[in-house]
Amino acid sequence: MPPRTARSRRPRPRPAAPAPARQADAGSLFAAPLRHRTLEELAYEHIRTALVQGKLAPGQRIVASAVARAAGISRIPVLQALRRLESEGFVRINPHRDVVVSGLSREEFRERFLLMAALEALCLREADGKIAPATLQQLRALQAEIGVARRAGDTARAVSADGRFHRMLWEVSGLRQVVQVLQNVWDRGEYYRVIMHARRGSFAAESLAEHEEILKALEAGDTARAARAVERHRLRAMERLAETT
Amino acid sequence: MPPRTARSRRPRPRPAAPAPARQADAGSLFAAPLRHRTLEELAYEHIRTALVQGKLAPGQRIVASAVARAAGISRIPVLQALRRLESEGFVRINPHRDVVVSGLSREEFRERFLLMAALEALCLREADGKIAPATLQQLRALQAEIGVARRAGDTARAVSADGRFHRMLWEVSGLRQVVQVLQNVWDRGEYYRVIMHARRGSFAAESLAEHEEILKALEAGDTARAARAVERHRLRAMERLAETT
DNA sequence: CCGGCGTCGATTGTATACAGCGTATTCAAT
DNA sequence: ATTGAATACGCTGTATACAATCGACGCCGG
Repeated sequence: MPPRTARSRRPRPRPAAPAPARQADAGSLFAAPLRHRTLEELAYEHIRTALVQGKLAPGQRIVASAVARAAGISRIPVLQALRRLESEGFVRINPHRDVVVSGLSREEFRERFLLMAALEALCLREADGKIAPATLQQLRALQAEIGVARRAGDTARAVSADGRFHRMLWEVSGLRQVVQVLQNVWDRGEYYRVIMHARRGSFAAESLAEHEEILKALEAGDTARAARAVERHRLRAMERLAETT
Repeated sequence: MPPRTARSRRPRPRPAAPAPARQADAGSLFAAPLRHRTLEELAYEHIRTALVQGKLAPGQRIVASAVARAAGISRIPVLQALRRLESEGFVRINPHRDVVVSGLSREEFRERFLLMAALEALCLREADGKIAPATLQQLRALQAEIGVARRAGDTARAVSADGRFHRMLWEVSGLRQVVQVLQNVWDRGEYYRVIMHARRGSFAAESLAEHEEILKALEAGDTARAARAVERHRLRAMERLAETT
């Protein structure tokens, strides 16, 4: 059932590539295609943010019509956003019944840590020769920020900086799709991360030491060692979480 | 708009339900919750199948209204399906303009092989102690099927069996979410896999030898070695693809 | 007390209608 | 000839309306 749209009179010659760069060097501005912002996208981001921030707890219901009414839009874009969130694993849609926020079982949790360990290590192995001095500086700054926030008892800020630290680690690899997977896995765990830190009351000191290992390896230009270090870091984080629960 | 509850009291006509299986001993059947099948799901599977099988080539347009008309449904479920396919990377939605089938750049391709290598290796490492003799037999059978199909010149069948071989490798790990990621990555590459094999006319002989390595390691119970072997296999497959292109 | 049965209300699923955007075409102005 | 505005058309985006389904409640007869 190929969509044969042979009924249009004029064959619209669609350029294979968007061909944004005309002649002038407008390339650097508008690197992104400058897409239109649809209500569906807004709804998606709205709900996703709420999910990641833990404002919607696992098991809780999401009523499309209520969301739509609150946002002043119709249900259609909300439903579409929910479909996308379902395919990302954030919610579960029970047809004709309801939409509930997905949780993670103990097993799924463990699996996610394994996944992240493997992918973070891949990122660092692939980062060989791509690490700019400025990046190292930024990583150092983030590491310092975590330390400061931790000592100040500002757990939320420490967690936030930790997230930025890791994202930066991923991104030096230049592996965009891997980063996207990692980001998604990370975000789905965010709820539990917040819970855990609230429960133990502080950001783990061991975590800082492990970051230090990674940084040292990177500064020495030894990405293989850094990869092993980040893998250990992730697996230990898993154990820490397990014992907190 | 408050929900008007002036629900008319029409006696619903009840138009002859699809007559589900009569009340038999439905205990063991229907172990799965038997979710309702929505049009959106059907549309999703329909389009996804067409994409994976290469009936829709990258760059080609997908017109929601045409698909809907062909399927005899409205555009809404089709649009929802397309949203899901977009979040999985299969298509790209240009708001108010069109929906096009996504391709993969050379870089993205390479990245996907790295991703698969890392995850397949993870699966095999995690498979330690979970490999039933029956599984090994099935793997052997698939390996044999690939060989037979290859010698018979039935490339399509060899490719299909190769896919089943790998999926089985993944599944012994029991890591469902990782398997899902792998499946998605694999499926998105299916189009190119078909193209490549059509171009070179046969299934690679080296691939069989590399499978053999994996199998030998598994039969010896050495999952670590199997993990290394599958990683090599994947990276060599990447090189083979590169030189074919 | 209890189990079947019908109804109701809540919620999602889908069709239809229309609005809005993007692109090509046309045509006037420079 | 090139540029710019106006227009037409195809497509997607969204609102509204209605249908289908599920779960709960209550009625009723045992």
